[in-house]
Amino acid sequence: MILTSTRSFVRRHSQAILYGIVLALLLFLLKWLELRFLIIHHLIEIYIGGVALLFTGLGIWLAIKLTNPKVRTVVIEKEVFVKPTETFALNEPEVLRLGLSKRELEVLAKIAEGSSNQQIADQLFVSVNTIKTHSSSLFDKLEARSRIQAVEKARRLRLIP
Amino acid sequence: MILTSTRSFVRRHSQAILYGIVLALLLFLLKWLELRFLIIHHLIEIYIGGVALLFTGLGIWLAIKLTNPKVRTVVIEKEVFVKPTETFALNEPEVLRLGLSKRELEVLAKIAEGSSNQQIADQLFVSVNTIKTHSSSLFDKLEARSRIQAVEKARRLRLIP
DNA sequence: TTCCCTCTCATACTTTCGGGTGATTTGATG
DNA sequence: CATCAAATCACCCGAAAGTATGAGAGGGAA
Repeated sequence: MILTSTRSFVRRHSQAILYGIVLALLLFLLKWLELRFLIIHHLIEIYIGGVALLFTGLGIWLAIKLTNPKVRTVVIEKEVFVKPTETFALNEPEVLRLGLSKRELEVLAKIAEGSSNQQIADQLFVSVNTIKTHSSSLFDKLEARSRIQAVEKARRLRLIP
Repeated sequence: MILTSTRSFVRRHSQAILYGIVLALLLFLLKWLELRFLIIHHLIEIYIGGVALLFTGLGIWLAIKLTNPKVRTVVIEKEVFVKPTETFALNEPEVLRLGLSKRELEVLAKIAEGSSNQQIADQLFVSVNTIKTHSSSLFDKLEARSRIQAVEKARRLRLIP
């Protein structure tokens, strides 16, 4: 991983590295000239040259690190297909197969809407106990153990929208 | 042959060469200043610091100059075909808008499957009380008063398949 | 480090569900 | 008329769901 990233780094910044080498060579040239025409006992110049080189490299590295997030902008055009409003058709064969009564289907629909037994009772003008009876037989016929399971199954069987 | 390649090299890297020359000139300038004003030995640290600072800036400037033209904006156009067959994609903006957490989404999915709180607790290896807490906050955020209402709304908002 | 959010768990309480049993009425059907 | 399915209602009980409140652990951001 480190190897590949290093390799890609080299590839991406090959120019910068090349320029760095060029700079180093120039500095050596400078040093050589200095040694050639000036006095040798000033070792401090070599030191300063090294510092200059080092910090030039540091600056380059810093700049590259800091400007890295200039990532390419990737635009993805998406074609979204909106599902058309499905026309709900009651699966009557299934209703017959399961032996569901009209009232049970009504109650099932109300349950699917999220109504409580009490609310369903109020809406259908019957007592809660009646709704309980209907929902119980509903669960029996749908082999469900809860309202949610009943709604799940009913939805799969196209008994409700 | 060598001549033409050398010329093209110069043309292609004229900037780098220019920068190298500038660098060399700067070094000569420093040298000259040093000789001119006879920088005292106990100020050498300041001098080196200045050099470091200067060349760091130079490096940064160099790197920015060299790497800036390399920024490319790549535009990828993609056509995505969404089949009506059960391709569920989570409505993430809605998740963010409602502030639903990961765990809450998990619980929501389990609820939609028809699991009881106890079953969800067993499947997620937590206590029933935890599931109750999650589902409560879930109902708050979905403005639902029961599991069924929550599932209903979540289905409409494409939070669950 | 402090603060905030998430996840976790607990306790206590109320409401709703689901199961079981049994009963009455009504309408259709043979 | 007798019968049967459907619809209605009641009572009870345990389980599950939902509400309210508090609190601790851990991770990430300021």
